[in-house]
Amino acid sequence: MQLNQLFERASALAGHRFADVAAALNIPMPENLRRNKGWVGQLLEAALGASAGSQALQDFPELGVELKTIPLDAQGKPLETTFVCTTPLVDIDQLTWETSNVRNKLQCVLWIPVDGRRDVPLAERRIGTAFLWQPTPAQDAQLKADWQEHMDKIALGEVETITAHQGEVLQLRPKAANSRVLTDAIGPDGQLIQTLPRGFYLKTHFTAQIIAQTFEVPHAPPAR
DNA sequence: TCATGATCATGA
DNA sequence: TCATGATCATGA
Repeated sequence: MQLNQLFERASALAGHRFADVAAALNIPMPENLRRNKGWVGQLLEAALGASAGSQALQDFPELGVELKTIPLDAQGKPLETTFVCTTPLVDIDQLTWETSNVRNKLQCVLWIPVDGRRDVPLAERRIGTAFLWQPTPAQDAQLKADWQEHMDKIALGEVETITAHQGEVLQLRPKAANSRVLTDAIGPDGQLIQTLPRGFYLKTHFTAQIIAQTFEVPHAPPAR
């Protein structure tokens, strides 16, 4: 598949109800997302033929494109942060921003805004207008700075001091089935410790900015 | 009210 | 367990 073909397919989904897309693909539709949090993302993956499955790859490796749904409220603002990838906590000494999973995933993103309003039945919510995004040099620099700061702390054995408040645009938060899940990490004295698995997430003000810059229309000349 | 920390489903 | 797909729900 070519990039323009993928983009055309994604564009053609705009305005369609989740229920109709699911029916066309024979995918069962839950009442709500409470026990199916990833359902909309998986629906769109199926609709567009994403291939990577559960591998740590972009959704369309041959195109270098990552697919991300983003739930919006009635004002068109993101309702949730955007998960990027799990955070490596051991064997990180050779990692750089340039070779990081975060940069790899965010190099080119096919964003698909979706109606995230909880007061609208899932079946009636609609898909929005897809768009392709690549970080501007300024955005790339922000992401890199946050990534470097988080990874420096992790390398120093300070992962457990990191909260979601840290990072201008990229935050670190738990990414696990529940708060008892444990994985290896570097401890304060350089020893191996057990800690909650973490993931990288884009803060909503960052994705809101991406959406604003994408859909902002040139203003009309002043009336006179 | 809203973001943080907690949580849910599934496949390999 | 760890990767994918994320949203829920409560404390601040």
